[in-house]
Amino acid sequence: MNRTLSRDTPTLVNESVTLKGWVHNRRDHGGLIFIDLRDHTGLVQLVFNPATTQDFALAGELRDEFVIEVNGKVVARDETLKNDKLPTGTIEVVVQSLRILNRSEALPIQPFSDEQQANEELRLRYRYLDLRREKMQTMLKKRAAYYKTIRDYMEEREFTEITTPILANSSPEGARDFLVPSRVHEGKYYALPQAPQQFKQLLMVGGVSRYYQIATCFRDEDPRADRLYGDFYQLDLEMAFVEDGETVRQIMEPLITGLVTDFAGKRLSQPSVPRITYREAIEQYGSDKPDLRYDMKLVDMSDIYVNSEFGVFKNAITGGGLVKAIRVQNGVSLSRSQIDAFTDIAKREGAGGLAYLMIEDGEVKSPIAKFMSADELTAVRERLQANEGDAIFFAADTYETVHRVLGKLRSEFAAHFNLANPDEVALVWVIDFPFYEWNETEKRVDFGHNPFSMPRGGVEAIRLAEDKLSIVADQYDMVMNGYEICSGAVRNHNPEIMYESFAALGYDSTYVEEKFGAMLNAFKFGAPPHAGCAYGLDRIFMVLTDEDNIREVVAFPKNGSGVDVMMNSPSHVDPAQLSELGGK
RNA sequence: GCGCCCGUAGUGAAGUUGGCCUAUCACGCCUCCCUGUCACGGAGGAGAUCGCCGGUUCGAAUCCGGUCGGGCGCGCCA
Repeated sequence: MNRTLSRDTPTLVNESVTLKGWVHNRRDHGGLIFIDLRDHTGLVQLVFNPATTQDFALAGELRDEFVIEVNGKVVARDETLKNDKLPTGTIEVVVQSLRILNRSEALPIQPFSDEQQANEELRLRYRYLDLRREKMQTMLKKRAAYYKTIRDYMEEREFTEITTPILANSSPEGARDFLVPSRVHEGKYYALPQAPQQFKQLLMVGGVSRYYQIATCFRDEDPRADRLYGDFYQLDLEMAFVEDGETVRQIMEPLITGLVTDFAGKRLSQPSVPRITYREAIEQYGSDKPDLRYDMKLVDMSDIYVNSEFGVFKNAITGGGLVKAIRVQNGVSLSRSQIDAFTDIAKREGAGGLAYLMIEDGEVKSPIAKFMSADELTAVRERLQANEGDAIFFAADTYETVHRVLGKLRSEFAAHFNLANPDEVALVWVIDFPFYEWNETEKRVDFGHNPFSMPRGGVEAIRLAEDKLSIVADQYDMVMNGYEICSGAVRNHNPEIMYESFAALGYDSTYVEEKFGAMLNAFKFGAPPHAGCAYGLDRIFMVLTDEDNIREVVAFPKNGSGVDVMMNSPSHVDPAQLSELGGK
């Protein structure tokens, strides 16, 4: 019977065992050979001795990563020979016979070396070797446990797991699709779903009360450190007869807080997850996905400077903008060149420059202090409760620019001063996203998140709104340490509102019927109100396991160019295959 | 598509104010020695036209231009 190495062998002293595994390391003393044998449970030392091992010469041929089977006897080591660095260090296996199951060439990377981890491209090219590392093995097992926790949670709450098609339809809004040509229907295409959005809404019409799925989603957009290229996984869910997003939030919140505390062993910054509106998020943190592990709020100073002598600030306010500031504790420690670097960041975000005050030796030191009155300086300090050693950074510009600049600086300062505790997780629900948004590239009003949300106030809200951009949707994101991990909404289940929401953007009913025919049809036949959301599972797992690159938590990720360097995909295909599809 | 950074033996690094570079070190690999190692040890050896192309120069791993590949960010991601 085959035994696992780390788990079984220590319990089998003086017994004969058959072991299989990889040669992890060899120490050849000529007349005596030690092999560390490795399997998925760990290592055990094999001893090859001419006196006890048949065909001892074969052991001399062993090299790293050979796959072998040995028969031998587990023996307790003498006290002086024990190795307390190894869980199996109190025993060893005296080998009687050896069988080489497979040989290995010298490895192109050294996966087991901590000092010289190969660059990521090589690790991905030889991912099957990289996966032999203990860290990656642990990740894979932990990820399976993560999925089980999630499934158990959903099942307990009577969600039904339903899979939806991978060959689906191109969706008009949103990310770039992956297209799949149809062989049977020449000239027509399937698209891989960016999310099972429409299918899950149709399941609601189909009488499913609560649906969930660990869904594969496909998007052809450039990746980031926290965003995979191509395919990724979402916990997708939807609930019928729900008209308020708060219901969804309350059902799902304990899953995430439980994953943080019980699964990842981390501490929640706040025991209950706060709700802030999109508007509050922008105005207080300069971001719709703020990291709430640290405070550093954006504070409005416009009333202080509206009549100021300092033209830069005053003009921003009288021009319709505003002046805001953040307090950076211990900011006086920043060097001139560091401040220059932060100034460059501010400029990249659209600021004209970066004004600041340093509170040092009981006085305010700053290149701009001389333009400000004593009252102004006092008022600013008091409002920010700025103390000795603090620095105050300003932005004076339009509403959008001020919040974008200070929001960026807020996270940059936090990174510089290590304000985010890595053992802590801050969750927040950002609610009430705008239904429409201004699309600067195309100079027109567009859907904010997606066209499937229910505007607050229903069809009247769209018809009566003087400013379309003021319409709010019952739409919400969950944010974890500054990462968007969930997005959801109360859906629009009413065809009339659907037509109206598109009409407000200038689309006629024909357009809507063409793009969303299936949904519109279905909604005619007694569609229940429904709401739901989708969690980005790879990204959550990344945060829970302290990784800062999402590819570290995926077995076979594609690289930043969308290439699988191990499988060499994408690749050319046989012309015969193409001609079957009607291609050239 | 744009910006910033990176590219030196199989791997990880050093060298990058031009010449002490006939490119250094460690790990790995090969040969030989070694019966208690566990980062085994010892002796020896192979292995790099410094991503590629072009330019400047008496002279380029080093400077310049281009190009390819990679990372991060922006755009994009309903």
